[in-house]
Amino acid sequence: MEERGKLANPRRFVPELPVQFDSKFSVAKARAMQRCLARQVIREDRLPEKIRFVAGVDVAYVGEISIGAATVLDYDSLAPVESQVAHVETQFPYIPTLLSFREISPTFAALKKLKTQPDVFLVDGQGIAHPYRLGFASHLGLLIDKPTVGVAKSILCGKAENMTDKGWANLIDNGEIVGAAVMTRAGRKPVYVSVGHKVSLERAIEIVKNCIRTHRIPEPILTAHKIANEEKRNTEKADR
DNA sequence: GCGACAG
DNA sequence: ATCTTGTCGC
Repeated sequence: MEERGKLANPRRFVPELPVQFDSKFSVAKARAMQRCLARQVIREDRLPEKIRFVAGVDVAYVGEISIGAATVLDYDSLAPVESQVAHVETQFPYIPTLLSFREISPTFAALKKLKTQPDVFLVDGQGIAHPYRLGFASHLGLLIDKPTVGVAKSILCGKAENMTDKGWANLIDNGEIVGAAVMTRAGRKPVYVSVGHKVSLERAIEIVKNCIRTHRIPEPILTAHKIANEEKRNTEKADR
């Protein structure tokens, strides 16, 4: 039987922090929660025309600890503005399609520490380019009620069409455009961009391109990744 | 039943 | 994601 514990009420309209991966956990309820939350995702622009601050988030792991990192950059100059990290006990394993349940808690903890209010958040992972249309970026967007963009290094579901001269191609899943493969650096593997929440795919692509500096990965996520790993090293050092 | 499968 | 050194290429 798959009906144990209370994961989340599928009719509830407010997204919750992830459940514990213990005896109360049920994949069936996690799925129900994803389907319900997916309906609340807004795939249109609900962000200022002029973006001032863009954030990047990432998570690193040290033993049983998850380290969430959040960085804020100036949108035009990509200059660093602020960074925060947070330690949280890892309470969920990595399960394909359920990534958000593992990373949303440490990420949220780091975001709560920010003094700056970002206009949009770039997330390492899929937005709606997910089998249930609720990747980590979308789940996080609903939780914080802010515009989020999913930027993944590889595909979870769907197939990318042929790259056009515009530097990007639609990512199709079940006949639906769920995202785009974007060539952020010539000759390199594309990045997979998808709507997280409160942003259109077109604007999401524009934002990701604006944030490219020297790497294939947009600067906010790259910076968050460095901050998370820096904190990871410090934690390992202090841990012995 | 057999793969595929974000980080 | 994480475990890990040097090494090939622009």
